[in-house]
Amino acid sequence: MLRVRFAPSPTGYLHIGSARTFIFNWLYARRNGGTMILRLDDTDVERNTQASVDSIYDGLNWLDLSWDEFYRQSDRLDLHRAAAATILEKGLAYRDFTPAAGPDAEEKAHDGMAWRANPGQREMSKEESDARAAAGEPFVIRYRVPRDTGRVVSFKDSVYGDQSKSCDDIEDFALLRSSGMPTYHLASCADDADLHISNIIRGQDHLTNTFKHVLIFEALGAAIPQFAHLPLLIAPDGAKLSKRKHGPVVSVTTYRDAGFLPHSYVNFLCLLGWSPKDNREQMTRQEIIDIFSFEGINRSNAVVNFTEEDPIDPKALWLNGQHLRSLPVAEIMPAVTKVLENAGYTIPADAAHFTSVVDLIRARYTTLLDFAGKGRPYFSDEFTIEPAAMEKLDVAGARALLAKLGERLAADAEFTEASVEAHLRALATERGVKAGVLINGSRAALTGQAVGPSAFHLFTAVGRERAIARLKAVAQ
RNA sequence: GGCGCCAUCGUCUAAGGGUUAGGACGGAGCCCUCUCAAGGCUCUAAUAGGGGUUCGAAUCCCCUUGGCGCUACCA
Repeated sequence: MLRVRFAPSPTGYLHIGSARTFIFNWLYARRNGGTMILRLDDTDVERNTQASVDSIYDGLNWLDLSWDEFYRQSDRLDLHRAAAATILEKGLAYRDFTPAAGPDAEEKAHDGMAWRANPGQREMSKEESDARAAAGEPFVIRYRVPRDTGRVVSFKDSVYGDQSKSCDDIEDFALLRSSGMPTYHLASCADDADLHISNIIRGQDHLTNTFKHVLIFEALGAAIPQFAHLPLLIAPDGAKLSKRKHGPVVSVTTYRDAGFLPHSYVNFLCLLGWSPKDNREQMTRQEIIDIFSFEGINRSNAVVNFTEEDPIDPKALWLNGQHLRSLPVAEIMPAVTKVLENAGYTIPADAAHFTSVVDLIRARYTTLLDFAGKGRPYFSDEFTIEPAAMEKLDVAGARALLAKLGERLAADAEFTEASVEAHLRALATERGVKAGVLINGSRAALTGQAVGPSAFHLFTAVGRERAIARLKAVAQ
């Protein structure tokens, strides 16, 4: 039974690296008929926030990602403590009564020799340890890593291959804090064992932690899951992506708010550190599920390409544009509608016409936000005439010609691309001007923009009444 | 400091002993064209450095360099 989990600690916003980890887990589960589990690793009481939990849900929901089972570690503390007790009883762990050193005491590791254990604790007799514990003295439970036995911990990572590390290089890590709360290592492994997680897919920053985890699984008498570590997402400066240092680029909601299609953004994230190896880039979700495997995962970190001027990876933008223009138009209508509503537009009553307008303009847009921005003249009568468009209107005689065209269109009951084109070309010929003057002038009059779709398509997109009114308006 | 991992165009990546080292984004240009996109075509740009092994190395081995991670009673 294939079971995978995504286990974020709710201490910040949903990070794009975390989202990608979820996606790879999800892909693996969906590809192989497994179960996807969402588990909140919230043992760090000090740093957990509800806002962070909400942000994780928001982000995952937006990305249209789902899970089959849900747990929170804070509900499972008894299990963790029992696991610690089991390991202690087996003699594979011991109590350490040394007061907490804190993060600033890192010097101990810099004296040439790595820190492995606090003096006098590991060797303490069971009697003394029990007595001091019974007397209420605070302690932390540490794993008793085998010493001088030549023991080497090994496992085979699905991405990084065979891994091994000498126990002499593993310190006696903590399992249970003096507060009685489990550490990440213990809680994570105890839960993974209890939930029968078969594959652990997570960031490469956990690669070296895995040796400790193998030790814990063994001590628990649990089956050791198959591990797969993912290369990390880093910033152009080579540093780990961080909210503090790199700002909103690390947050999933940034891309939602920037007008990305969720499936397109997932597509982009997948391409960071994974490749289908056949040069495909734009893929539907189903295509990715069908082709996903660990074979395609890289071992080197991937840079999310952004600068202060362009805070969004250009490739993500390009991919979004690809999805935007190639998806069946009906699929993007809900998202487009939402963006327009949020921007305060009245949604056209004629759904078929609305869809055709979206279809007409979408090839020129890269994000959903463009529909509300550049798309304004298509959905509202209040738009300004851009300078470049003004130039087209200021061509000698253009305004009068446009007004005349408006009159002729008003006099003709037929209003199709063909009929409009016929009127426009006839007028141009009649007055001895190039059709371009009227064509470009029409675009400028109808949309206030010098660039856009074919002018003739524009007439029907804007609609008969509006088109005539806009032609008339520029004459004044 | 110790231990571990990683190293192909600016970025994402393909090639895993034999290729003019391929594709994509970005940038530049051409074509198409009523404009702008889209699309098509062309150009730009890479095997970190040094040693081996081999007829032949981006690919295997070693060293160096650089980057990242872990080294907390964070996760």
